[in-house]
Amino acid sequence: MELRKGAWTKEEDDLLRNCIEKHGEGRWHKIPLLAGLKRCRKSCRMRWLNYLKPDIKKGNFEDDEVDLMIRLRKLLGNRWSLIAGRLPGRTSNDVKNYWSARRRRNMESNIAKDRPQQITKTTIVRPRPRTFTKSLHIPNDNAVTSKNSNLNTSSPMVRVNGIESMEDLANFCVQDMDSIFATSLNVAEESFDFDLWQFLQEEMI
DNA sequence: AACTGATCCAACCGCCTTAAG
DNA sequence: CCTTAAGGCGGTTGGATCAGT
Repeated sequence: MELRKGAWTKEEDDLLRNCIEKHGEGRWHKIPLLAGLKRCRKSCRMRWLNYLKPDIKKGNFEDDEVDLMIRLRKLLGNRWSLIAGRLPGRTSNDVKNYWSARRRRNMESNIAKDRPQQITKTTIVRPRPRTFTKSLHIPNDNAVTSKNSNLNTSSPMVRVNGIESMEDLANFCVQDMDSIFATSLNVAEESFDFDLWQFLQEEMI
């Protein structure tokens, strides 16, 4: 059977929505058949998760969402789905698109200002350091912030009271992000991330 | 009004992980 | 173990829309 590609029609959306309401989310390999759609399972899943799902939040990112996104991105790297999981109603595609757009804009503005690597230090009010448990150990190899760190396999784990995985850490950080940034994670400060803080500050003025 | 470049974002693609047989 | 199918993810693309001239 020839699979359809490209933009989804309203009819296709309705078929998919009805099918998922009837049969539930998941089992994506069966959805095209059940819904009568000439789409592949991935396309159906993507359409549902990024567009049709009822709790999806549309519109511009609010300041606090951007703030949290920046912090989580710094912590987790390009783990868009994890980051999106901490932003209610936002999808990984939203987060990824937002980040790409901002990064592009930021890089271009730097080029335009003829200061490729030169960063003007700006006073930024960061979360205040607080006392952190002595058992905190974060490896010094940047594994936590590395783009390529694989959370499910052999990456060194962060050990903080009861935190066994990066997922736990991400949850923890939302509650106590201050502490994390006050300790070791800022050792890998990158100029790129610094620019984003600058961007955020400018945005809020 | 027409054109053009910039931006947005939905969608595709390829790869990785996991589970089942 | 190995293979295969399915789910999931991140990177990228390209069409639609917007903004500026």
